[in-house]
Amino acid sequence: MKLYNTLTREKELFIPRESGKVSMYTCGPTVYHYAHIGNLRTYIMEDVLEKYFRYSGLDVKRVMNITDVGHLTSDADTGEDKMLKGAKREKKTVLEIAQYYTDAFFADCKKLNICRPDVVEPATKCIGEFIKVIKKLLADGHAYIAGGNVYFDTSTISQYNAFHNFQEEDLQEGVREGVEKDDNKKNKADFVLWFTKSKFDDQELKWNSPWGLGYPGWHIECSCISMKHLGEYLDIHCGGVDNIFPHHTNEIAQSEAYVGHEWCKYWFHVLHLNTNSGKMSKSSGEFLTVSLLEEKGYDPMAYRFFCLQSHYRKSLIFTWENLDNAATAYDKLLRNIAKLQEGPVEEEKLAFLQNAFREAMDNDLNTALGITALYDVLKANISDGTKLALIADFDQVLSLNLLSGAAKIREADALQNADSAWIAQIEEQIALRADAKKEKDFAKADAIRAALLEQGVILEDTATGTVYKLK
RNA sequence: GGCGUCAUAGCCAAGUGGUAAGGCAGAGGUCUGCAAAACCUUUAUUCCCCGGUUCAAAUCCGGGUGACGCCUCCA
Repeated sequence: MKLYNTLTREKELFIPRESGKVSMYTCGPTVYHYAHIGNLRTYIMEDVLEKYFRYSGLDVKRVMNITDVGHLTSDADTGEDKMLKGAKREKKTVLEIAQYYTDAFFADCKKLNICRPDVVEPATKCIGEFIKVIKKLLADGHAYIAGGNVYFDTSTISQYNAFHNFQEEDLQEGVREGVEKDDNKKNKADFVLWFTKSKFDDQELKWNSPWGLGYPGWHIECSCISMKHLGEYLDIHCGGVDNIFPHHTNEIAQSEAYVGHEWCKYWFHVLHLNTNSGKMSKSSGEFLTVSLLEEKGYDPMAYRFFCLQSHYRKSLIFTWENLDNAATAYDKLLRNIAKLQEGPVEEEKLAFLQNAFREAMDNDLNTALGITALYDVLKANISDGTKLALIADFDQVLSLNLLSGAAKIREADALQNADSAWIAQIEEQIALRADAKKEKDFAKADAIRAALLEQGVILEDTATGTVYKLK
């Protein structure tokens, strides 16, 4: 399979270090708030990638961190967070809040059929690993202590900017609001490995370390958690594009300084979901969560379909109109699948259509073309049983509930058909009763009315005829 | 200011040198007492612009333009 590698800026053949096995690491959520659907786009695409690896017969071990320390009580991030304020009012700890949003995150994932990685590791459970790695970096001269904090010294490695060609002097400091210049640093690009003093003065969680009571920097956690579970070599590292710099750049710097060789070969980055006015964020505009989509009557699967119709390396614009398009298309797709009858599978005809799907996915995870392969199955001149087998096959990767969704539609239709048969029956009885009344056979008429009442149908004779209502 | 990604119909998109897939929406039709659903037909002489290479360019090269992202704790 070919994948675009941010490190080389080319589509490359993906060849894991150990044949048949993939070690995969994905940057997890910072659990200070609910995830919005833009955050979840990344996790959906990573989920598809993981499932496609498995579909291709690779044995995947996937690890994800939970960032539950480092910036939880930053006022900028939580100023508008009512849940957090509420939690604090209720005297909950930061850890309890982290737990709450971790659970909320995985609940959203479940609704979107994003499977849970093999290992999910909160940063707060790995403090020992962080300290061990920082100690070695200090001992090897890759780190220094200044102003109470431990910094990584970017001048000690041969190539700091793994992803870019920019020069250190081109970096602008404090571009983003709330980010300030730190005079402790020897080089502009240096970053904190361990804090004992920072602007986050009200940090609740602190641990003892050789450098004093404090807490870890953000970048060290991903490197350590990855190495703890996947060893010194990593096949593929995933995340949102915004992480390329500084997060992933710093991860490479510290990890390779620590292990002394190349650490991770492939870097997979998912582009952002934007609104018409730009990047989706938690603080500006509508805060779009999976729950909000559900409240508005959308099936979360329609959002997954929306994402899969696009390519992970293209920024995607979210509008309600675009989501409506996807929701309609998804519903129509299920209706078409619902019409298929179970039956024998023409084994010899599977391969051709399967290949179309695999070629699409092999080509840098082209899910849009993968969905097209699905439509081609529906249109193909093959038996229904073969179609169903192919749909089940593709859905191992797409995870769009194609068969169970179609089954639900069939059930609903069956119910409706049953209803209309029942209504016909009621109307027939009403007609019989009218005849009986005409013939003054009131006993029969009353018997019919009583029988219908027992079924929950109330008859009312009006000047214009008999009407009925359900109890 | 630096670095990077992208640009194909109203929208989502495929395309990787051989003459513009597919989906949604729209239009017309069949069917229906009406409506809905369903089905059929239809929708880009051209791929942001200008040059170049080539028998042949959405695709390759050069130069513009625009959008988006990153530049120290955002997916």
